[in-house]
Amino acid sequence: MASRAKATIFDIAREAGVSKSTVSLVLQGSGLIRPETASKVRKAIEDVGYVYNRGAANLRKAHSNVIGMVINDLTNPFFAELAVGMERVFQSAGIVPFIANTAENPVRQEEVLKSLMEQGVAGLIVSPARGTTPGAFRKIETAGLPVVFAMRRLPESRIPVIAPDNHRGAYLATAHLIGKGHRRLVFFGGSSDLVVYHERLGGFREACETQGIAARDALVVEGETSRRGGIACLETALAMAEPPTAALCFNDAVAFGAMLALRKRGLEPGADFAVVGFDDVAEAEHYMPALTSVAVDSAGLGERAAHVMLKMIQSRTTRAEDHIGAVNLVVRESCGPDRRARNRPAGSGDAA
Amino acid sequence: MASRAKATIFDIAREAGVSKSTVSLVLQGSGLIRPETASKVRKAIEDVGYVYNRGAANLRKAHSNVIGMVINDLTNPFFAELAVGMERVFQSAGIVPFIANTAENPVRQEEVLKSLMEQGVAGLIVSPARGTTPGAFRKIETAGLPVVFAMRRLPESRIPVIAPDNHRGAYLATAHLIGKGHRRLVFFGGSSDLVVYHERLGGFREACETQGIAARDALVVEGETSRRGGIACLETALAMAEPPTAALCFNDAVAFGAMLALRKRGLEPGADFAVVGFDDVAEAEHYMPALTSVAVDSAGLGERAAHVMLKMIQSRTTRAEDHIGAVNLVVRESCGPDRRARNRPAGSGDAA
DNA sequence: GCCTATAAATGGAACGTTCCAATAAATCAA
DNA sequence: TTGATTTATTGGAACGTTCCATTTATAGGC
Repeated sequence: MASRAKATIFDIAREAGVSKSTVSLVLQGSGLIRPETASKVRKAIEDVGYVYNRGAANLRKAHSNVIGMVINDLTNPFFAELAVGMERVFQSAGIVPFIANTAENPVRQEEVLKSLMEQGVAGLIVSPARGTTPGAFRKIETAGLPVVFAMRRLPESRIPVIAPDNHRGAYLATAHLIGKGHRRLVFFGGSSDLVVYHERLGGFREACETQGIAARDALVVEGETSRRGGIACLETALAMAEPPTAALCFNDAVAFGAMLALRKRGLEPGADFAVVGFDDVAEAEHYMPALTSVAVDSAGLGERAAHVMLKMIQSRTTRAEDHIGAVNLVVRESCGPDRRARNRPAGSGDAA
Repeated sequence: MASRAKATIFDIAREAGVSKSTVSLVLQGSGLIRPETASKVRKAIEDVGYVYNRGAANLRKAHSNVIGMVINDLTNPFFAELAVGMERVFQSAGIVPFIANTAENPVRQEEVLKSLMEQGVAGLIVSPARGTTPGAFRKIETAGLPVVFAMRRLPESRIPVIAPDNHRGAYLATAHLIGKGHRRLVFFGGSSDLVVYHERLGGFREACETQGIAARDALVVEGETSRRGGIACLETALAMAEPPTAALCFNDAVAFGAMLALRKRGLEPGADFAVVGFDDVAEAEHYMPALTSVAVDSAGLGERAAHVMLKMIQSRTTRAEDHIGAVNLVVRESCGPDRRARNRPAGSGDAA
């Protein structure tokens, strides 16, 4: 049974009493083979314990059936969701995606990309690591391999992007905060080496401007995009001479951190200080208090990215249109009205 | 620059004025080539935009340098951690692991396994999907491919396993609960198609027995291993005629669910009902109240699994010893003493 | 200057497939 | 029957590498 040297189509051919070509045809499900012959061959395949050698096949075939998905942080459920969405559509297309994690490390990313190319992937879906250099994808592009970016984009690049409408999401969230009566706001977390940061911050600023918040009341505190970063952001914000009353956070992790820090100071998130997150990870709904957040439907974006990739491969092109996914503010309990604003209506009419 | 047909070692050879064999040697970093020749070749490699074809190489070479990691649920940070741990050691060994997700689906798992084998991986690390049939790995075994199971094992299988000491973890946690004065306990979540379930439940039962808890006071409520499952478990437990006062949960997700459900009923986790989790995911520490949980060091287990795999490949064997990882109960705030027990010392002895 | 030893480079076969062109067998029209 | 057509099957070349056995160039010993 377990013959030491692995079986090839020649072994199958001998076993079934046909030629290697016939075996190959059966393997590919060709209709040219007489059914009885085909089943004879299939039996032989079982008997010899054959495993198909895709490497050898790709030597002759134009395209492989594997696609690489390069994810910047697999431990972040947000990106894991993205991967799962992509998988769903590839699976139904008979393609097996291989996932590789770069752990937000450009050097690692380079290795991973190289390895995937050597493996002969048909295409690449990438959520680029922070700090990716502009030239990182040049080689891949000149090789004519289809690539799409998901979630994140590179500053200047012609590679198609599938991403949420960060600007609008931040705008919506900020407008909601302002609508609740907050007049001194802060943007928490992230740093300017990330395009997403600029997009979200842009939405925040535009909302402030549009809704009559002075620029000096639209604060920014950069920081890590993690729980820890959120804690730090909140500390520095509350240490200000004139602290803000509400925060839009770069992502949910930062928001969780900020809420944690509030609790530690004896303040109640929502009542004493409003916080809204971004991404709407599964945890947001279950937090105490439940976090108001901008839902981006990462699994949906993953599916979209996969579809775009499939189409690119099929039409053997390396170009495609960007796709900006709709976002959706889901309001929960983490941002009550500004305390001071709430007191006012009871008193006298004041500027809205 | 971007020549349409992809470059091969022959193109490099022509460009550099050497033979294909020389190019091959340079590619492999052989010391047999004169340094000047080597650098001439390396320049040519750059110039023609060459990408190595690993499939072709594997046709001749004995072993490939890719390892497959098959994960049952990537969106569970617990398993994602496992993957990250493995990656860490493979990276330093110059091996690129490809991750594939089975989404807890045995059929999907079969496809993934097949694809990985066809790709010619050197080995497989698998956290098997729930409901995996005993024969699912037979083909792989007869092919002589090294496999190790991580986190989970199959009922009867000779494949080496790297997993935490579930029995002991559950024992420790249960003993802690009993030490806090609880006399009627429940095990929440999981179901008997999972070996891990039996291990953890076994630890729970042994602790109860050893510490003088009658069997009828060691309850079990099966359920989904998710937040939702935890909610359901708590509901049924509290609906009992004589409800328990403390729960050991199958994993942290179940514990979060249970705590959520407690809150919803106006009960305070920790004070009114003790809950301890299992796995100690990152979130546990930050929950309100912080969750007491059994830490299993999944990243560490991932590293261990990777090391075992590396050794198996190196010594071309398909056998290795199991490795049971140490566990560690980390006590936080989610399990105070039994209320009634707390009252006793002050007042008088009453029925527990 | 010749022979030998060492270093550097090379040609050819092999790896396991696919695909094309060719053959063999079966069917049909006349 | 014979040739034409269709249906099944097959051999051979090619894909891009590695590796072995050779060849060629360089150096060393006398």
